[in-house]
Amino acid sequence: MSGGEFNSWQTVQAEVLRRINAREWKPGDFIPNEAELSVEFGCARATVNRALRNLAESGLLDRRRKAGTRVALHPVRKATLDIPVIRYEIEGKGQTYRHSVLLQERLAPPSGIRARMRTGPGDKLLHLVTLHLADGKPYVFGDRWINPEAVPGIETADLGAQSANEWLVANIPFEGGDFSFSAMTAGKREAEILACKEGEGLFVIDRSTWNKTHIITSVRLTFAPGYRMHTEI
Amino acid sequence: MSGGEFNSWQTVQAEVLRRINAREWKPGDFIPNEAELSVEFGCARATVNRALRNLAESGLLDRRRKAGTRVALHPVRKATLDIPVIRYEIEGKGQTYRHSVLLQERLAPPSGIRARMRTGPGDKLLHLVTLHLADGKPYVFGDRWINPEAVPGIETADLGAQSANEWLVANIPFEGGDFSFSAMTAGKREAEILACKEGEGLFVIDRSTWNKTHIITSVRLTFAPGYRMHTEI
DNA sequence: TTGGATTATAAGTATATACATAAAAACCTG
DNA sequence: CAGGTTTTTATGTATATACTTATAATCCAA
Repeated sequence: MSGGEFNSWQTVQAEVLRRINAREWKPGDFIPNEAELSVEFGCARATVNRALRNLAESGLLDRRRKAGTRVALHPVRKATLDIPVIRYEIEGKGQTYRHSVLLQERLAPPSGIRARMRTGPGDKLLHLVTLHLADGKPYVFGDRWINPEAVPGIETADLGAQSANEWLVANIPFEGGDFSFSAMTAGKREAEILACKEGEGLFVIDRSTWNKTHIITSVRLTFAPGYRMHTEI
Repeated sequence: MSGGEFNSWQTVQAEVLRRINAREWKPGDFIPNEAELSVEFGCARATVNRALRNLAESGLLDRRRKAGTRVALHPVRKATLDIPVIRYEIEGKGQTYRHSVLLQERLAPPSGIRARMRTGPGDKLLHLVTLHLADGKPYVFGDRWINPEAVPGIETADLGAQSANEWLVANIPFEGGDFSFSAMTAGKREAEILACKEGEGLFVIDRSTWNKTHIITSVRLTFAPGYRMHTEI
């Protein structure tokens, strides 16, 4: 650093961002390469690299070897959202957490679940329906299928003491998961379990998690009315 | 790891992950510091740094200067979700996109919006209700408030040609945003606009975006029944 | 014992250098 | 000119070194 200015990858990032926002570099444009920018900013190429890499990760730049770096055409904003363990979510609000197992059985799942879990036609899975309560009031219930092959020890676990989710998080490492968020209309069953009216709109999370070899579990969480999931950019 | 194996930050990351999953390093445990790990893995400290930083970003490690690095106690899984521009979302499914402005007015907002937008009591905002259609069928409608002070040029923009969201994305840089996801029950108004039944559960996104000086816009998107938002870890 | 200054430490960052790798571009060759 | 080969190039990564910064831990004095 010669001039005396302070340069950091964050400074570079901020300046690149400014130029994108100011439309000096427009969507689709190639921007100067790392070497050129490092000269312009009077810093090392590694510093520029870090800044551009970061912007690329957050979706504002597209980078490809040899091709170069360009401003993303459709800047997809990416938000990171935390997937909470329900217990901590409730306790985090200062409410007391309780849960109860409504159903625990071992049977061959319906075809939709079987397809999602990629299990054989006759394979039995562990089926659990659990209600989670905040200050004694229904908060969310989970309808969960677990592949016992992927989860050694689940048969002997006391899922009354620790919820299936917590037990799994604590005991079974997973590599990936997919989530989908949607809304449903409360039917008779949901209304009963969640103590709400039939016909109310309910927030739903469907989640599957897997490791290298198996799909571990697939769960649908149906939240009581009023639930909101929140995130910031 | 001493011989001549190939080391990269990803290798280091994978090994650290393995140890966490194998419970060699348990939640809450401090792990060796960067210098020690770099000796163990036979690589530079910068390489270890990159690996650990990455794991910290994804929520599996907690790092603090001087204190060290520990395995996160409650490993909050973070998913990144793309915030799509509705038009691209629809066109991406191979459907044709159309939108129509149902209402455009300039008035002082109700108190809830005023609080959210942090505007003065008498300030008028631009209020827009827009319906977005996929293959001619209602897909989502947006109830949007725009702060004209934050958005020079909005008064003269032709929001019939380009939706407000697209116009804003293209013309007004923003720095942050917050999102919340929830479900609601379709009332008369929603049922009419979205051509669905009263009482159906609808997926809702509330979003505000801001820049340094202003809250630019605040919008509620109410999706037609069946909408799902999807993400992977 | 408290509370403020000092010190030691681990992460955070910057840099020059070197090499790896993907892929666009240029170059052949039939 | 098509199809394959080589070259070039921008990003990607690794490393040694050096300095910065937050902060836990320690020390010391009131």
